[in-house]
Amino acid sequence: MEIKYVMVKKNIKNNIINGKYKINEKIPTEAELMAMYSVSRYTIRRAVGDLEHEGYIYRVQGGGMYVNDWINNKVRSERSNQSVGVITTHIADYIFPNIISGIDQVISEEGLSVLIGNTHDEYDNERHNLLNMLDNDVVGFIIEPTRSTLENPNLDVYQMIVNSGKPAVFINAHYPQLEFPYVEIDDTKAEKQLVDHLLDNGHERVLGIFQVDDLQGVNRMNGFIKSYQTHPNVSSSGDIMMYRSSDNINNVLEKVKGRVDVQLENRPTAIVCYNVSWQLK
Amino acid sequence: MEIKYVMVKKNIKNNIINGKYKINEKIPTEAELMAMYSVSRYTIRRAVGDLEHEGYIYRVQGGGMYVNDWINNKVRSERSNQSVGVITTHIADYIFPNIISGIDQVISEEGLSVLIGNTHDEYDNERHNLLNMLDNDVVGFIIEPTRSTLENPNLDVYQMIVNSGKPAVFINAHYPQLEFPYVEIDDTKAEKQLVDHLLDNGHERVLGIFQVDDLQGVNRMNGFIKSYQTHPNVSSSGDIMMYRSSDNINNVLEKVKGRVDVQLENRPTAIVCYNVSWQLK
DNA sequence: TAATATTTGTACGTATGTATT
DNA sequence: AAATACATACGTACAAATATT
Repeated sequence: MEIKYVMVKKNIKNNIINGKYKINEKIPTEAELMAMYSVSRYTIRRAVGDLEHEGYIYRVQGGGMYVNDWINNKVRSERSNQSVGVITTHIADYIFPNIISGIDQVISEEGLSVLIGNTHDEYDNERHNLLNMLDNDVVGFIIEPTRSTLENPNLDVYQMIVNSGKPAVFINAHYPQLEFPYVEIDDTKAEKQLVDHLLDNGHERVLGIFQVDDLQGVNRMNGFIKSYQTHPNVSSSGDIMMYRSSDNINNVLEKVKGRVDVQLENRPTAIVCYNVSWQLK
Repeated sequence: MEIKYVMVKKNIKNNIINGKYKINEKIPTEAELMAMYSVSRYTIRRAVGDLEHEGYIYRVQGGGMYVNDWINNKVRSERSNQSVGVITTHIADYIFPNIISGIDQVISEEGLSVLIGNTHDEYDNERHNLLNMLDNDVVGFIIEPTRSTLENPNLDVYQMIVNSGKPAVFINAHYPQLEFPYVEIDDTKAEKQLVDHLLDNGHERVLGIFQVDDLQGVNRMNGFIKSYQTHPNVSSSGDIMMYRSSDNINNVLEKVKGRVDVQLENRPTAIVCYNVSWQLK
């Protein structure tokens, strides 16, 4: 859109939603905005006038313009938006369709809709999705955490959800700082059972490959280690390889090759991978 | 109140409430109002702008200003949904994740969200989803038609979408009664190429299995037939089996078995199926 | 407390763009 | 193709409320 007041409006709105302009804080004066965007006063007033109507700011003559409590400002949506926000990390993932299908089935039976968003495992996208869904007044959240091991920079937004009193459920992983309920696989136990099975059936040298910027990966690695701990006779034969999702795939594969192309008596007899997609490679 | 735009606004509003300006009737142009009230264009625009926000009038660029149905109109706030409705027949289908992923990518770049619904190929669900999305004020639709060959009982709802002026695009198939744009594969041509390939490579007896309550299925069957028509020397060797999605799967499989478990000289040398999910069975 | 500066509100004039008639 | 009508945009001026000196 090349319409100036729309662009100014979007920009200011983004600054509010992103928290750059915080609630009850003063935003720049008309004169300052005119300088910032190099537009006339008409354009600024048209933009902020819209934002006032939409409930994002309020204006005080002679005083200035301030960010409104746009989160809890329930002036809007007379009748039901009635949708549940679902945030996943990878929409096209191999497990995803089943999860979404199940969610959709239950939710549509209740007469609700599914508002979907994915993060591509990026914090910025997670933030954007969360704020957008808050803005759209979803009645609840189902969230697959983005980069669950690292310190999440979006905890302030999650605090907004807590404050809003809306229910949220985490799937596949959870942020320990947040007290929302979660549903997840016991990765440690499952991996231990898997490796136990291999070791109990005569394997000794098992190579484990784990993505470690993901809580699931770390837990599975722990299960791998636990299994070897409970098999003292082979406890030193296991081999672990770690990588991060940001690593170049070819480099990782090269490293794997290095572990496999060794003399026969040291070559692993089995490989356990982070997830199914690795089996193909 | 000596503020001009407030006085103009009150006056026009009174004329609407009193019935002097009737619903859907045209009110005077900006230039006429300027003359009537002896004020500048700013003052008139400020007044009618407010009245538009309050739901008393609507404006058409180049056309004029008209009295809105102010008695029973929902003054929906502009900060509403901003999402695109996506309706598919089978969420967990083998193609679905890629389509959704692509849609999500483009839509989220535009700052919109994806409101998702699936029909399980049932008209009732399609109807429910369409009405729900209309009610939730989505800005547009991407729809995979439900049971595209049969007469659709939800055309009245589709007519509501036409009337709403909201854009809609159909994918995979389309309803010929509706003039919305659509994106779909040329099933007939693709199937013909597939069967051509088989026949050109020496196959003669090919069994085609098609789901015929689906436009895709019918088109593919036509492609199958066309291919045999262009191979006159084997034109009578082809075999076609039809089924409907409502048929019991085991019965269908039993029928397939009946076609395959025959004496060698009549047994098909290749089978072309309605879609990928059949290859597994 | 009073004067002054700042900031938003109202108002006009003008010009150009865009959709409809 | 031309006229009409609404939309966007700039500049200017003064009023009214608030903040600062």
